[in-house]
Amino acid sequence: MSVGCPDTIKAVLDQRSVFQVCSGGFVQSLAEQGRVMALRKGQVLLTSGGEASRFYIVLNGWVKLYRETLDGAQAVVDILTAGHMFGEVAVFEGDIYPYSAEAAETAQLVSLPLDALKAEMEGNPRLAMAMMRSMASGRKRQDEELEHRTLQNAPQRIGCFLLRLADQNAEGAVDIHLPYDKTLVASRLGMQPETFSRALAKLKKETGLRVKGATISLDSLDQLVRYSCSACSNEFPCSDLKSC
Amino acid sequence: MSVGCPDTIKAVLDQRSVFQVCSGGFVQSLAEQGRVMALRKGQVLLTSGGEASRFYIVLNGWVKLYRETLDGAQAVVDILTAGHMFGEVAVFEGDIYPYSAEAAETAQLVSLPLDALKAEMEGNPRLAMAMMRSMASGRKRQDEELEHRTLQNAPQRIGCFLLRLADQNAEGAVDIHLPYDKTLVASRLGMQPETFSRALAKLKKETGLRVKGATISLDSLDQLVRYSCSACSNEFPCSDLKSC
DNA sequence: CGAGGGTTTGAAGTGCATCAAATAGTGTGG
DNA sequence: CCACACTATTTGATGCACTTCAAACCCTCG
Repeated sequence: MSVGCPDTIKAVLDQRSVFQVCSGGFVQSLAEQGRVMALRKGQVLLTSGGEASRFYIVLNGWVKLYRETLDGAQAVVDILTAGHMFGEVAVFEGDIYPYSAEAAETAQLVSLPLDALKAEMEGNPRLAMAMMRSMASGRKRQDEELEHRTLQNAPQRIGCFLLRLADQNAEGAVDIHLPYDKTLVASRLGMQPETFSRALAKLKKETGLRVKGATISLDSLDQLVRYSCSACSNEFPCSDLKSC
Repeated sequence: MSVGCPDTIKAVLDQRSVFQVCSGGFVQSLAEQGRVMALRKGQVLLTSGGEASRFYIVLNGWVKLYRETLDGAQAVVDILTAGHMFGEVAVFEGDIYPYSAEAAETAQLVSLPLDALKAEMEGNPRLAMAMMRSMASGRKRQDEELEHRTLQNAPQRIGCFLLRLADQNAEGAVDIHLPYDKTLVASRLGMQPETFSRALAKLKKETGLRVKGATISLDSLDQLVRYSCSACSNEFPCSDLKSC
């Protein structure tokens, strides 16, 4: 289960925009150093402050990035699903991971060597620029997150989260599927599960959306936009959540 | 007032770690394209979403980076003092500034052309790597900020902020000077001025620190560490605030 | 069917925001 | 050097949002 087929791994790499600017040869050789691995739910993959030698791309399942205090309280940095990459920033942090990561649900990952990435970046300005674009958009996302925590209340944060999951150009009725369970969404949004539940109920009342398990239906995005976007600095058709 | 002496500007650039990896020739030519400018208190320099052509380094005074909703509520991203650089991330965001900036107090800045920076980055991997290190540490700082907002209460956030201003290796009594006025510190920490005042009063009671205007005196850092660092994922001697 | 996790609901408490007003501090012109 | 104006800061009173603890409910899966 620990060695994957290089062709499959290469296909995964080819989907990431940072590797689209690289030569096929480099991507191929990186893929050959890739390993597919499986994690059980709750399994810790890496620890904040730990030595870094590899970075990862999620194949399936959910991976939670978080930071944890001595007494066990944790702040969720992000929750990743298929296609997302993490751990690569350690290259710029003295090969130390700046966060911890664990499988929030059974997951499969590809692990790849950091030194190969670093060497290529040092020699390939196009990759370097692509990495910077990726980091800058991650940084911007964090700025937005901080803004949301400051300016939006719980129901608005949920509304904003839903809008970013939806096809924002859709006219008329829309269905939105939560990408992971409600407890995790709550932690991703920095609130307690109870608060999430109550806040979603409030959204239901205010905007007329309907909730059925992990599926949320809406007659149109307008109501949600009116409710959530007034407390956000972005114009409505805003960056979606998948683009990182 | 708008054209500065290139030698002075070069000296400013030489202090920034990202330019220390560049050739003297590049820094010199960048400095020659620099302009010194003065801002009155409250003057808006750049706007989130606006076209970007230049980036900036603060010479003196205070500059507030923030994001603002339609109804005027603002979330402070950062507050910058002498030596800090901003606006350069626009290079990776399609030449659009991701935040607004205004002078929180009369300030002088150097402005520099983004395209020169971009061209050099594309040709100079060492600069590219240095920029990435700088961005990564900025990103990490944001992660920490988000963690603090999630896990620390108001007095703890203040305590943490003070510790990062202090010389963390100091034994015995320490004096800490607030880098800008209390209202701004409050906004930087995501709280109201009233909350800041009350929280500081609570810190006084809990840790025995003394406040006199903008100066805070402490018999030793221990008490403050005990009070604040328990709710943070960093070990105590933690990254300081000046290093960005 | 029954166990266990996810989710909802209820009741009570806490922390921060808000509004209002007093006080301290700073710079100004007389 | 003082009085005034203006701003920064503190203090008080109240309300709301979110958390916490507890218990019920629901759903899935063995």
